Amino acid sequence: MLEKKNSLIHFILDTVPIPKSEAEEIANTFHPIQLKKGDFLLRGNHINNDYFYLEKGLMRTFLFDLKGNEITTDFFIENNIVFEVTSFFNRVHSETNIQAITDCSGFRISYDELNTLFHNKPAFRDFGRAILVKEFITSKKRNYGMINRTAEERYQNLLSSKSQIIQQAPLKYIASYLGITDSTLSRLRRKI
Amino acid sequence: MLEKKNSLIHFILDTVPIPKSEAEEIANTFHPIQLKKGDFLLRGNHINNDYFYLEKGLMRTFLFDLKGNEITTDFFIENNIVFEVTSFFNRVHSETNIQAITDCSGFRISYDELNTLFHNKPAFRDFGRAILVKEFITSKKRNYGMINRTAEERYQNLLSSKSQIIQQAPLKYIASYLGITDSTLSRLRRKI
DNA sequence: AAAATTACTTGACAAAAGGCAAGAAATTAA
DNA sequence: TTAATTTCTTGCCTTTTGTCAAGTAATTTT
Repeated sequence: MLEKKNSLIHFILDTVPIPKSEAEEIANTFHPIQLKKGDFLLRGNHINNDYFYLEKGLMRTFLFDLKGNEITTDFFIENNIVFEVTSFFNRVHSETNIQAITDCSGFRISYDELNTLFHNKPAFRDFGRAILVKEFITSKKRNYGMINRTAEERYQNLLSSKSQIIQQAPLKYIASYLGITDSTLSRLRRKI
Repeated sequence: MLEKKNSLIHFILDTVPIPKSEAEEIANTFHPIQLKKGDFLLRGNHINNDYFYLEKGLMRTFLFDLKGNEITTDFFIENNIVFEVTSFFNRVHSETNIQAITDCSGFRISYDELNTLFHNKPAFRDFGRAILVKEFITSKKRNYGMINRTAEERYQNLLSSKSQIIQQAPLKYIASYLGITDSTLSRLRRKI
């Protein structure tokens, strides 16, 4: 049974300095999955049980604000780990949804599989920590990037870091992610 | 040499379900330190080598924006772990400063001590992960809380989550943390 | 292909927040 | 305790962004 997990193996090797054979063993624990545009990896009120390496495609996380509006809280591009940290690690029901913006493919493991790897593969501990640290840093950068910046600067910033999103996600996803209204984003685009 | 690390022991036990004896052994690896108001735990351009349990006092992290203004990026209240994740885990020079807002006391370990604990005390791995997850969640909540909310709502939110900060930190720290000008915060306070 | 739905744009006006500058109040240093 | 510095407040005016509503364009469904 030949599976093409090369992208995942490379991702692991780019994340932590371990022997290739180790990376291959870790990658082989992952299972391939596919998502169609609009499909959910996680629905609100469920427990996130997928630690998902996104090989191809775009995804987003979103939740509903007090008025019932969808707020996109994050975008993911290929070659990233996608999961909802609160629900996944604390085993609680998620407020957040994870949805495919385009058709997606990648590889997943469950919470139990992840913990088995933690016990059996010391190299995977470092990988897990590195991913957590990386995502945490990304979140902090987003905080900083949202404050003391105009809507236009925030848009330009997203454009340079995740241009695929700007090109392929509907305007309303982007607007709510940037914390502005659809109208404002539309006007902003005309200006540019 | 009797040291009062009860608060730290309780903090560990509140974070992960481990035997008390384990928590005590972990706590005993930590060293007591004191900071005077205004002292730095970490200065920009240095490598963060303190994983610090803040027992008493208030702290903040800040950096300089492109125009040279101080931007407060986070506040810490007592009974929290304080460190700069990027610099500490990736061993790189920090852009961020960590400073005491009031006199502070607590217990610290170095990066090497932390890794020794990781190797020798499996319970500490869970603790470390739990802290990382907790801080990550806090950061994500802050993201969500800053977007699609008026300055007043953001202020009220900080007031209810960290009222000590509102009472003891200078207005300009709070204003830059909320992403508003000193004037706007001053006017806002008058209104309330 | 027509109808229905969703996505995006635009205009007119309103609200929120910023810029700048002057002065008052509080804190720190001499 | 006086002087110096820092912190906070306030007025006036500008800029940014929001609200609401109408209309066009694009996509999806039937």
